Amino acid sequence: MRADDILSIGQVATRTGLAVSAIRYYEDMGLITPMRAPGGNRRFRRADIRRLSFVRIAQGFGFTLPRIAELLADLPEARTPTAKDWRAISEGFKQELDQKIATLTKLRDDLDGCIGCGCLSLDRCALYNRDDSAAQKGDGPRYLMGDTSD
Amino acid sequence: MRADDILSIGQVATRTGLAVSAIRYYEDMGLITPMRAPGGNRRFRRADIRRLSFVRIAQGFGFTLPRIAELLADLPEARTPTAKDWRAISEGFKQELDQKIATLTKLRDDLDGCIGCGCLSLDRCALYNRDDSAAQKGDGPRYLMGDTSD
DNA sequence: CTACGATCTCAAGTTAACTTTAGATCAAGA
DNA sequence: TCTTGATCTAAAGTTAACTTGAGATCGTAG
Repeated sequence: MRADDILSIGQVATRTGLAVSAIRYYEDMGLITPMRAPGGNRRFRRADIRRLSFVRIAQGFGFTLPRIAELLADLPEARTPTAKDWRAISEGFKQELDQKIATLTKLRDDLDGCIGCGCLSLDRCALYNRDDSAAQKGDGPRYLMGDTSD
Repeated sequence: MRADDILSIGQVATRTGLAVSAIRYYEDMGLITPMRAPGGNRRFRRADIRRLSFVRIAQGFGFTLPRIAELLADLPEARTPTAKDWRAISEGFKQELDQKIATLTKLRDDLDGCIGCGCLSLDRCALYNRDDSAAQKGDGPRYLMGDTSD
């Protein structure tokens, strides 16, 4: 029971913390493709559980199921993934992660700065009150894209 | 038009990249409380725009509107925020950010390791295949809580 | 073999976060 | 004043991501 533990949906639910209904839903969405027992019951391999864990993590950071499906699509279910497979899935994903990490870190550090600087004013706070040049630059989200006005 | 530019909802939509309907919805949810012109039209101060930007950022990292409302509730709308106000909003939020940064960084670094290590196999990959001790530990999500099995 | 809990499928219901629609009012230029 | 685009409110509709419910089958301890 080490190299080939194959689990039922209930066991997978217990181990991943996901609801049974959610696991079925993920299958419907194409995120996993568990095997079936002769009677029709789902049988989950380790790979399925790993994919489910990945889903949970990615979802926690705002990735949609379709996007996660795209990411997972690069990982083969049948054959053993090659280095190229890994590169494919990680290339874009890693960039997104880097971007998110950068934004989060900046947000956190800005908060730190705000608390430490003693400005005591949102109007004068470095986090919110850079220059207002973006006011003339048209529309669209800006903070997340590098510009920090507002 | 610097210290007191007060904007209409359309202008705010343009500047923040949010839909007009979304801005009204955020008001319904209590995230902002814009002033009103004599005729009834909403008038947005800079503080409102800052709050909206904060909403966008936090939302991008999976925070729900009720949670964001909680965070924003600590920031006074009327008076100028004090250092204590800042500390209140940042205390818990910063911890959540730190947690998220840590998880994301770990995920990214694990991916890096996977690509670099040449193991070429999900089954042997450090990211997914730590020890399986958690299998006996009961239920609940684990990766995001420190345990990294599966 | 017989329970009986675990699973199955399929359809309908739920929740969060918005958007759309309808009909009325506001606001600024000609 | 008239017109025309921007805003207003209130209510209904939409989408993603699930959950719940109904009724049938699986699978394993007795």
